[in-house]
Amino acid sequence: MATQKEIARLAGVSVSSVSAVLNGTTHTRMSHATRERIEAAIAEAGYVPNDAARALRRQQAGTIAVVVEKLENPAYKELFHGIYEAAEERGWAVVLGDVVWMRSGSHFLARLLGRGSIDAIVLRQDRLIDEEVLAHLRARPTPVVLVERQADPHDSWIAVDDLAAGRMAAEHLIELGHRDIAFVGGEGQPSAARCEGYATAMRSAGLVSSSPVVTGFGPESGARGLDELRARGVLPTAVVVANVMSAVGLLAAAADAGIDVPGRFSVVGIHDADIADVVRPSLTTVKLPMRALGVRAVEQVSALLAGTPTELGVFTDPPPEVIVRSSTAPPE
Amino acid sequence: MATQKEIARLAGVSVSSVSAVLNGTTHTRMSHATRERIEAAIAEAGYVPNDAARALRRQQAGTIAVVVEKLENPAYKELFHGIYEAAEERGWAVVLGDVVWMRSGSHFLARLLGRGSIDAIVLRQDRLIDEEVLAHLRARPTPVVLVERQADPHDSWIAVDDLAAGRMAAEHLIELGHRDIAFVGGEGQPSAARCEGYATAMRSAGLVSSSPVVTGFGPESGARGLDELRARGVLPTAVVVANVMSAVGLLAAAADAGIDVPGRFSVVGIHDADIADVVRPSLTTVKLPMRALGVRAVEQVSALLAGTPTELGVFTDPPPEVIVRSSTAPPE
DNA sequence: CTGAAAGCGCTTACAG
DNA sequence: CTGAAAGCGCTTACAG
Repeated sequence: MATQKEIARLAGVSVSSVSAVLNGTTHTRMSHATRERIEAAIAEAGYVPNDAARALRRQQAGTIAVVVEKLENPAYKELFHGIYEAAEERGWAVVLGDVVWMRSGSHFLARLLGRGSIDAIVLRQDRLIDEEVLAHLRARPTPVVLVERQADPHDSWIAVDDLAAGRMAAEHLIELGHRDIAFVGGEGQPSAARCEGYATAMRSAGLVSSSPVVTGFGPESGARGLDELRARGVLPTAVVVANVMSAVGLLAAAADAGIDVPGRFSVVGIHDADIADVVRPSLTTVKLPMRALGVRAVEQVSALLAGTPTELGVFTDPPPEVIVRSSTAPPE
Repeated sequence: MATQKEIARLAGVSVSSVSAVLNGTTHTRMSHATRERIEAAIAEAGYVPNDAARALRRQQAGTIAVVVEKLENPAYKELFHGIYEAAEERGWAVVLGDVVWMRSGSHFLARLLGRGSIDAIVLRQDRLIDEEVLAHLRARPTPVVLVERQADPHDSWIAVDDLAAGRMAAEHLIELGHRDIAFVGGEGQPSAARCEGYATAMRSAGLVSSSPVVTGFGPESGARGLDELRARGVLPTAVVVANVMSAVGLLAAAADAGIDVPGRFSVVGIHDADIADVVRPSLTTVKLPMRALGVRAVEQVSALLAGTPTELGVFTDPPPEVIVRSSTAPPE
């Protein structure tokens, strides 16, 4: 409740001086005595800066929002961490939200669309977001960085190398000796790219890739994926699943159906998370560089805010990485 | 970038009128023609309100922050949802963050501690937060609601009935016929209350409760819990684990050790999450009313902000609920 | 029915 | 070395 004005009165100085000790950008050669008086007053009064006033005056809030689809997806843990670290380094606070909160009319959305409280948005969405909301977003001055492949040239996006991830997952299985390998994924972009990678690997090995099973992203999608695979006839000897949680769900469904993993059936999940280590059999995964993605996202935000051009698109530098656990083995 | 001033110029009216159509709180009997002209100008210019200016003027931001320990814990999914719904209903936007971001000196912390951009904080922490930060928090005017049992009478807190949850978990096992039941938990409050509940149930049944194994909250803690249990001598026939993810980890460790669950050993986890359904054997849990907790937290925030007294403490109304899955069975 | 003006709490040239 | 003043973009009594 104490304002700079009161601190000024308390210390017998002007607000300019108070602001100066708070920010250190002006009045740099202030007398030691004055500074001490001011600092004492600040401490005594328990002065807390008003971020709204500061944001209004500075024309920037110092906060970026990160909005993702399915906040509870454990694969985001590293992404958030990367974003947080990079943002702090550059002087921003990060706040999080879920895509489902971006309903038209919601206060959450209003805060994102409004100016003054959020400087930029990092958004990860698959297809859940409605087009109306996306259009709103595009129309606003607030920069938006999508961490996901996008077709629209107006969008600023970056993504991990999903194609390589799909390829590496399939290659791992091919190296083990599998020839009949399926792909289970969801709708939308990341899954499509991963599937393309899978198809590439199959082609290179002279194998035929079967048409992808499209389900979704949660555990239940994995179970449905297995159902569909079995409905198609003889179960392949291995599968690439576009998502960890789906892969875990598929593993459970296989156990329920009495299918021996990895003896009869090998499973690779794309994305990594603690859970992969905790299910039994533990899940072989292709780990995506999510932390690096977070860092790049923040760099992108920086660039957008500064008007500096930067490299958009897929980054391949920290490449995906196969983490072999117990859900894959040579075919019987 | 368009401001009300420009809209006013465009529509040939004063900013008061522009503000009036935006908020509807004043100039209620505006002529239809004027209103239409203003609305047209707003649409044409793509006017977006400046939340910082609004917050400064209104002396409230319309945003509450929710900060939890281990954002990736799937048990929070429902809590977040409850908070979001209740907050939206009351006109607030919600933003999320992780307790580890509350380091002294971080911009994230600055935003929480500062005034003007966050009206209140809902905080769930176990013991990760450092006391210095908590002291800061207590010293600020921003209301903080802790969703966790607290001893300090200065704190405003609410919590689910952890004691009942611990009791119900143990009772479920006792009903199945178990007599030798252990407890694995973490440090800190919620685990302690759950353990107390466990002990109560044991006592009521005339059984002796063994001293709790204290590990932590992640999957690895569950594994360590099992190790310690085995190190103590003959493995009990059942265990109550204070947290889902630990329980899942314990399940994995049991599988690795060749211990048959639930045949030789039954496991109940406290808290529920999708994952409980997806591991094999699926995990019997005591589901806590996390959504309701979220709603209460927001009510609490409301009350604090309004200065209205409300009921603090443990709420028992939607009680915890045992969800029987496949990790529990009668002892051999 | 509508507008002029004050003021929310800051930061930042500018003057002295 | 320090202060007076303008202004960021709103909202809200108040006057007419």
